[in-house]
Amino acid sequence: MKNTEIFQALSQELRLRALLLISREGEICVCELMHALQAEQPKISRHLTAMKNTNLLTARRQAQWVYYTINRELEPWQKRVVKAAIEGARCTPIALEDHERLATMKNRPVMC
Amino acid sequence: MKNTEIFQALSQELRLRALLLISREGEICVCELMHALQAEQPKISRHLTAMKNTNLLTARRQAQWVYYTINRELEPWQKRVVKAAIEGARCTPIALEDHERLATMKNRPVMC
DNA sequence: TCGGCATATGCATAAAAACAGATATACTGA
DNA sequence: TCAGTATATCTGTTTTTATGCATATGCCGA
Repeated sequence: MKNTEIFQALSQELRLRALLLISREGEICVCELMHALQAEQPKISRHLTAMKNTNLLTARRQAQWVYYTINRELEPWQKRVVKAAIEGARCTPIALEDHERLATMKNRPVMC
Repeated sequence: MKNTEIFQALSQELRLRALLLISREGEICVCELMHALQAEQPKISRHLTAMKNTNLLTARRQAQWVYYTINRELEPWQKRVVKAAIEGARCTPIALEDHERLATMKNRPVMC
């Protein structure tokens, strides 16, 4: 695993926005991200897959939903990168809007 | 300045290798990087310019040399990203070779 | 088993980034 | 002013990455 890959994976606005939401929620599914980020399903899915392929995220299926989480097995320096990235994304105007859209979303799937 | 840009700037092996050398040396010029990284001058120059354009690096001219430094005015979260990136690059085999080539370079320019 | 919802992937295209090689600019010392 | 060294930029090309749309897969409840 090249050490450039994590930076490659983080170099897209939509991915940083998704990452922030994931870190806030712990776990999140594609349809919630679609709603919060207002993007098409294949687009979301592709970006999540990209982050999963670099070990940034892990996924688990729960009924018909797939929940994504930040990978807890990252190397220490990678964890620090992710933490700082989230910090950097936290206070942007767009992040507040994303958060608001997620908070007011109807019929969010219930996980277990 | 988009907060994805720093990740974009770091998503190239040659840049991470250069960044590590810069952090070790404090300041470094293009010809030293050419020697240490064994790459063509325009290639080095373009990558350095890319990092300068995202505020990751600053440059100062000293006689005919241009010295690059890590920008001290980064936002706190960006500093943490850079620090972690350097940490991640530090112990790779290629980094050791780069360091060795720099250490044994003849006629390094003397700065002031 | 079927219809419907959630997610992933295939394919063609578009946009972005990196590259090599040539050339331009900047500075130095004679 | 000129030759030589150091660095930056231009141009055309190739490679990589993202995108949209269509379609496939997986899971659920009836």
